Amino acid sequence: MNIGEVAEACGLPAKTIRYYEEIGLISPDRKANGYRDFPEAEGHKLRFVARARSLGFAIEDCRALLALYDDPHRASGDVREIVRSHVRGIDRKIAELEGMRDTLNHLVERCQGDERPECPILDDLASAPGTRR
Amino acid sequence: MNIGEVAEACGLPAKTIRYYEEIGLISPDRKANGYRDFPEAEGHKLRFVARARSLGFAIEDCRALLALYDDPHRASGDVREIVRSHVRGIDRKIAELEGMRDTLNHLVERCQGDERPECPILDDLASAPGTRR
DNA sequence: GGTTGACCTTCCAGTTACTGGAATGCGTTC
DNA sequence: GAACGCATTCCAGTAACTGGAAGGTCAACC
Repeated sequence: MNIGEVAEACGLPAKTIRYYEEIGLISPDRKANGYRDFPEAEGHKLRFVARARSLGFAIEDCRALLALYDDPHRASGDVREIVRSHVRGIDRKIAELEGMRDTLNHLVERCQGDERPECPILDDLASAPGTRR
Repeated sequence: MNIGEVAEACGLPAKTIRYYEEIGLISPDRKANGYRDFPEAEGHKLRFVARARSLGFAIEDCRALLALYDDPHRASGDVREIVRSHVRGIDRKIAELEGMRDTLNHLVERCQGDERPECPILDDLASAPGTRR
């Protein structure tokens, strides 16, 4: 399989696949003409990584998950721990974003948003910490 | 004020403040010995930026907000629109993260997480799109 | 006057995960 | 043999810093 076909099959841009090879995530064969040649197994790995990335895993997590995927003696507990730790990170991020959103919505509510320069949003941004309501 | 003092005052690392100068967000004076010298106004700007960054605004948003802050003829509607657009971005991100989290939690629930290799999480990652439950 | 230590300077490189673009080569078809 | 699509490599850029090296400045102490 050429890179274009495998890209189509796994939904990743060819550029990304080349990048994954560069960082050692996959290792396709090479044809005589220098083109990459993807056997079934590499296509599967790419789909695996694409799915993991879409669930927010970092590349290094993907590497670890791929290694476990390839290891018939793995312990499923190791997989679950990686996932749980990732979920904790996601939860932290959500909480952080919700905090921002709530603060911002509160400020937006108090701003007239017209042609006049008076603006509680700017006042808040300019205010010293500890003086905010 | 030296960079160390202003860093202490606004809660940003000195490195970050130098970076902000490099990208033209602030322009402190210079003393005869080459040290940066921060007047009141620059200290305020730094606090403003620090606060805006902590609310998730991108540097370019900060630049736009600073310009509005400095403009006595601004329309508060312009400020509000920047903020609203930012909130929409945050909402999108939260929704995306919640989708990931829900999928991952569902997978974690089904994984025994013991010494055995069988793992529904890896099975899902390896499965073709459209074949997932 | 010399030395220490804290603080300052610039510059270069690395981070994450790609993405865009240039220059060039291969494969098939008309 | 020219055109066209796909492939290759390499270089640079993105966002917002962060770490580190090499060196200058300042105030205090002996």
